[in-house]
Amino acid sequence: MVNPSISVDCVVFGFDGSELKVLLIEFGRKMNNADPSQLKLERKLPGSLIQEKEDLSAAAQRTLVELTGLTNIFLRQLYVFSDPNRISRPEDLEWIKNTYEIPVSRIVTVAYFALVKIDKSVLQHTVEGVSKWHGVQSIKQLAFDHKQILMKGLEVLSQQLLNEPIAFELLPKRFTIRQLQNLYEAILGIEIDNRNFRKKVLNVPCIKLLDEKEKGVAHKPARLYRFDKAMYEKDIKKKMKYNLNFIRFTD
Amino acid sequence: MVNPSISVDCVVFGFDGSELKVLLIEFGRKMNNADPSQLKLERKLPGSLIQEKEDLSAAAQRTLVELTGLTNIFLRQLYVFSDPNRISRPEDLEWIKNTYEIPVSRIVTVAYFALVKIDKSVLQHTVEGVSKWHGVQSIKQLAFDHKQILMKGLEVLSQQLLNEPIAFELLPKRFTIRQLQNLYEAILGIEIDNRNFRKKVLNVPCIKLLDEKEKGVAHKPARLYRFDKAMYEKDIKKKMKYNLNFIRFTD
DNA sequence: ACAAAAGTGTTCTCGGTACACCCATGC
DNA sequence: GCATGGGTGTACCGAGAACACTTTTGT
Repeated sequence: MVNPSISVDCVVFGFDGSELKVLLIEFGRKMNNADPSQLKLERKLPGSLIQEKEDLSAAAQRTLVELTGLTNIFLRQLYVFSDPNRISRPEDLEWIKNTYEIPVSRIVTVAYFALVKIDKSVLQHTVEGVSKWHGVQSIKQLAFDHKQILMKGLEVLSQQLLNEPIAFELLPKRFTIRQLQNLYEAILGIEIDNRNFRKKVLNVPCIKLLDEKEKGVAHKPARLYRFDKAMYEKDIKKKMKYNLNFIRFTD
Repeated sequence: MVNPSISVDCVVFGFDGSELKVLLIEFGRKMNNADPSQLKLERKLPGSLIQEKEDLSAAAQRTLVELTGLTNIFLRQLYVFSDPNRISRPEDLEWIKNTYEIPVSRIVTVAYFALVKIDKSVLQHTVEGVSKWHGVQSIKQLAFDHKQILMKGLEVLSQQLLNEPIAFELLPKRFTIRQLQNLYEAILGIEIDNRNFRKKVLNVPCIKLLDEKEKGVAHKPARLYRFDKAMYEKDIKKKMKYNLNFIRFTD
């Protein structure tokens, strides 16, 4: 029995202030071997086979460093896709064979999702490279089963956004309340009352008001805030406070 | 490069009315080759290498049918454990070699957790077999990195118990409010006010009062309820109701 | 009749919701 | 001075939390 190969694929999320973005790799696929110049352009999630003596998260990080130039990226396991036929279309098998140059019987992929602050350095990297940011709404299809992986990524992202302070991984270090609100609205697809949102956010101790304000905008400049992660992590341990709120499946 | 083998390991949870239980496999390990009669008794999570053309969840289900006799078990992915050295102690390598009788370079394991109603049929199966139920509190150590997997299982179980109606997977079809409360208290390690709990539970439309009552108890017999899963799943779609409750990392 | 667990109601408090106007800046 | 988004306060309502006694059965 031949063991399956294991790959990691990464759903890399970014937020540009108004829309949730995903980083995709573009690649050309030969339409037929007779005329190799005919390429069909396709998109896929960034990914890689894992190497010997390499952890899955190490493999994911390796993939992401190449793509974004960033180390210390927020990265979490998403799900494992293991359908024996998940890569079975002839053109997919062909591509795998050509790309990895080793015999591959079957690929089990562990999907990760990453949260990235889209700043100048990342933009430069991604503009220069083969990867490009795409608005999630505009993504119609992806190679292999990557659309399915993306959907899972969106599901888990929404879920975790509701329960953990991961929004800040997508925002600049210094951000405005409005940016934070836009992020929740865009990802969750909801509308939030701005006054209530402010009230709520300003009561969170680990969201700290800074001295600085926005600059160069044609309206009243917004105050900047930062998320005090260290404080959050210190506090969270004490506050294992449950309330009956927990039967959340109620409504 | 040799591909890693892929296994599934299952954290099988059950609830006996007062304590959270886990199903463990007991096995003897040779202390040394010179005297094979000396066995060291150890415990591990049930698991198996995946087979060709087999999905991970299929592999997990296959493992569980053998153990519990049940099909249609509640089963979810937990986490992937992929540290290249997760199985590196000489005795672990030895055991793997002897058990699987194929060369194994490295094992990446996908952990699943399962929720089981411990009823007569399951008890009979597990009593007869090599697996045994253990109270989670009493589990001191497990073979390989299985203790770590178990801890992850507990973490995810608690988490999901707070957000989804999975408690009912651990209870008999017909249950009392008190049983449900005990379950939450035992797994989450909290105390809940019985009156408030009842108020809350009775307001959940998909928890239905039955005509029957408990029998043969030396006190006022409790009413029995059932969880209407179909109703829950129908309703949940409409009710994608968000409130500002969502910034849950607040407190 | 007594032991043992089931079942029941009220008050308080806190946090979510709805809602409309003035403020600071760039042009 | 005007357009643009930033920032502020109040009243209502629903749900969680705290808390103690009566009811029904088996023995």
